[in-house]
Amino acid sequence: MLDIQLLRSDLEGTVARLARRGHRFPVEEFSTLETERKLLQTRTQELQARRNTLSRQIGHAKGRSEDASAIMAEADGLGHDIGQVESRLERIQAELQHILLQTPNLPHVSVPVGKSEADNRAVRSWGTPRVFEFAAKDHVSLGESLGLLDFSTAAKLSGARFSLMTGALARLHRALAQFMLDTHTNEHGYVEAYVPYLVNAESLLGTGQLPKFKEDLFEIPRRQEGGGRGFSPEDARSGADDGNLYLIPTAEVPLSNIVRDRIVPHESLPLRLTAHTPCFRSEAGSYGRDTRGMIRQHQFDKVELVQLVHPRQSYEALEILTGHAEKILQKLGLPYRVMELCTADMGFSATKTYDIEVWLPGQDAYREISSCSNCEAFQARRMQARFRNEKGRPELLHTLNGSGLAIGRTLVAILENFQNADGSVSIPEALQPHMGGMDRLRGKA
RNA sequence: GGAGAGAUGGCCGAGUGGUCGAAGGCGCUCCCCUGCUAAGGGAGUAUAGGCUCAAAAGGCUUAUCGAGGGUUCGAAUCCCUCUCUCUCCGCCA
Repeated sequence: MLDIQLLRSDLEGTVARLARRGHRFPVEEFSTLETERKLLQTRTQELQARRNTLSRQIGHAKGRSEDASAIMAEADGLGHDIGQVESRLERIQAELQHILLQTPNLPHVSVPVGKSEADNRAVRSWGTPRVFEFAAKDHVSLGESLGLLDFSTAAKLSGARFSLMTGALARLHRALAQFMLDTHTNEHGYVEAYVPYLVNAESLLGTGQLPKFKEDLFEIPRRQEGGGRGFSPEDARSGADDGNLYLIPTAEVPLSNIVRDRIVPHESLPLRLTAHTPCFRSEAGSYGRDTRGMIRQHQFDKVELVQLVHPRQSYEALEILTGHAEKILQKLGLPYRVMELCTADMGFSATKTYDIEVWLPGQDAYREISSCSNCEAFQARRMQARFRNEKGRPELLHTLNGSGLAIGRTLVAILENFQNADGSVSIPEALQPHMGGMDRLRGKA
């Protein structure tokens, strides 16, 4: 969420910055609401102040057993007015809040302005894509011919966009998670966390997935239809949280929300947290894309990196965090490049994002395997996540998150990059200790 | 799932309709005193807003005692709903 003060003090400039990322801010509506808000709020507070004064007088008078009926009569009349003005103010503020919640973060000045992902800027690359002396297969045919990857059975169990791995491949998947967690905790200073996979609406609001991206989430109804109490019309009307839970689309949600509604001492910063979790995405609106294979699934595992830092340090932290994700690919020996996303391609909450794209021989392309973002105070403001600064004042934290890495896609990259002419797949040395010394995936036969 | 108890400031804890943003204690900060240490004395110590101000400072003001609603001139206090915590029973990985 943007600081509303920014919109009040520099509406034009802020709107222009939002336009850089293709967001059209409802200027007219906002200005009208804001004018009205100011009027109503002042009026409300005047009336409330008057009521407080009168009530206090009544109290004093009664304490001295004097007659207070005249004062009470005036106060009685006030009540009605206050109720009216208050409810109008509430409505206006809810509308302002609605606009604010739909407004994305401001891109950092260094971010290239663009219209699509084609305008992303390559920052650096590492490793050289391997030249195959045979026809390279993609991970689907590799995995299926090894007999370790089975999409049709997954479809039977659950439907499209799920996968089933067995045997050494399932183990490799587990090994990757262990390897990534070990690296981040032992070498990069992260604290490992085990987090809930179901979170409430408030948490999703905090990190920015709600209210705008509800259709991308899997929602778990909490109350039974029929037998239970069911949704009352009042719930719907109040717009209140219905208590439903959502499957996490990323561990960023539970990890970042750890500091929601908290004020942490500045000495404890930066906080570095990591977790291995499954992630669930309904991928509404991506129907035609990546239908083959494990690239885009409703369920995938990921090791997530989250940092909560002093505002002064967030851009430095973004570079470091991105480096932590890169380190995994380097250890595995997977070629990649780092892209700086342009304004059009960045996520809702980010001011600046680096995508790490791994080389996939099966697609003859670099594909996203990690996305590392600085959100500055955007999420922190929604979460009321603060620290006590050097002057002893509470101040909003800056939040960062990045994949370190998406496990399914890393698995795909390993299959495709380390395949051999005979259809077997070599296991990167770094993973072998986690695989009981196994150095190659072979077919069952 | 059943029965009961509870949720107050950084912490402990008082407060059952008014003068309460909230006693008291602990902690913390500053000052005084004491040649060190200990003890003692004094002052201060929530958060988010609004208006004012060129800005800072300041001033005025509102809201917040788990959350939401209600009663009332007035709610931490009374009523309703919800959430969470604890205890006991049942069930269970």
